[in-house]
Amino acid sequence: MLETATQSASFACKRDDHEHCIASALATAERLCAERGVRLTRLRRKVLELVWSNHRPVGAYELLEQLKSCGPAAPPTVYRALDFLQTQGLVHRLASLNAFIGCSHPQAEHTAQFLICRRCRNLAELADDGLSNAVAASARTVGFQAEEQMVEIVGLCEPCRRKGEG
Amino acid sequence: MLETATQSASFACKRDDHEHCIASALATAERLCAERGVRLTRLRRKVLELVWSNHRPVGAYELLEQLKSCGPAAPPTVYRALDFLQTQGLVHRLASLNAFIGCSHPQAEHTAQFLICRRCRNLAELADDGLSNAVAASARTVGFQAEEQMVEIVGLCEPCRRKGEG
DNA sequence: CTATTGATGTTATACTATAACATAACATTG
DNA sequence: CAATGTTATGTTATAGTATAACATCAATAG
Repeated sequence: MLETATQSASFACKRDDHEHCIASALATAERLCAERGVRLTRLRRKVLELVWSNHRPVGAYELLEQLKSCGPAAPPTVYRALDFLQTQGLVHRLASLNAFIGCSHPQAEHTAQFLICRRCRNLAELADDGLSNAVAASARTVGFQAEEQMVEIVGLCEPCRRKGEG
Repeated sequence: MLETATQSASFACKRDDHEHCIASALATAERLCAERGVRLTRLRRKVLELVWSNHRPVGAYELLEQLKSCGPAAPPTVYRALDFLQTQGLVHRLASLNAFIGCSHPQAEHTAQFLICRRCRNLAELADDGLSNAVAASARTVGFQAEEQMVEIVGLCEPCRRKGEG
């Protein structure tokens, strides 16, 4: 049943790995942008770094506050950088949270489903193509041609489930 | 494959049926609220009527403008009514649109998936339990216990697909 | 170099939602 | 019916999210 599910993102990342995980994301981003001939400017890189540093869904205005320590910044500054990063598949926007998260596997085109823990507020990103196909198939039963999917799931991650409902 | 899918809402509703469709939704709401011992006040009923009258995802401030023709109204007026209606399962909120839509089958607890046509802006609501179970199962493969699901699908409804990409 | 394009700075504003407190309507019970 | 508690609504203010519009700066191509 849905064996193609792949977990990634914060539920799996230990605190210890965090610096590495940011560095790795930035390196991948550099590489992908170079390959694509688009410019990962200092500003865009900084915003991506901040997104990863927070390591949970983070609002645009939170990023803005953090950006201000590096120079002048207004809302369009951060929104424009986020737009670029989304277009390049380097960050995702979470509609139900009005927040942004670094993409865990930006190297490939993929569908994404988001698991949002209501207790620790962390998030994991799935790339379950089987599920994505099931969504598209369900739409097709009523003649609807699916193009984009937003699948955001709220609940309890495993660690929080063990700790109980607290 | 996902034979339990049931279509409803606007893709199926002809213009001619529209008055009937509003009246029917209001009657059902009256009945359900009576059964549950909660109060479908005039204001709440009016907001529900407006939601159904628009017959597509509609923003809170659009509703507010329409409400003002019936008396004084400020944002909390409409948001409170919408909160009540959501709690009673009479309307759904669409996170990706910041908009609201009347629930097509409020009589039963159900999961919902939304099909949003990017061309005609209409919406259909699915209640595909098979899909909902697949979503929960996918989450479970990584130890995540799903509690709420947001599934919003953008694409082309059948009529618009026939008409071409226009 | 300079023309063009793309990126950023800057100001203002639109859109979405809620906090906080006052008042009114309704329900209960003595 | 009056007193009381509860729920709903009115009202003002403000928080939070996002974009429009235009100016300026930086990078690249010709």
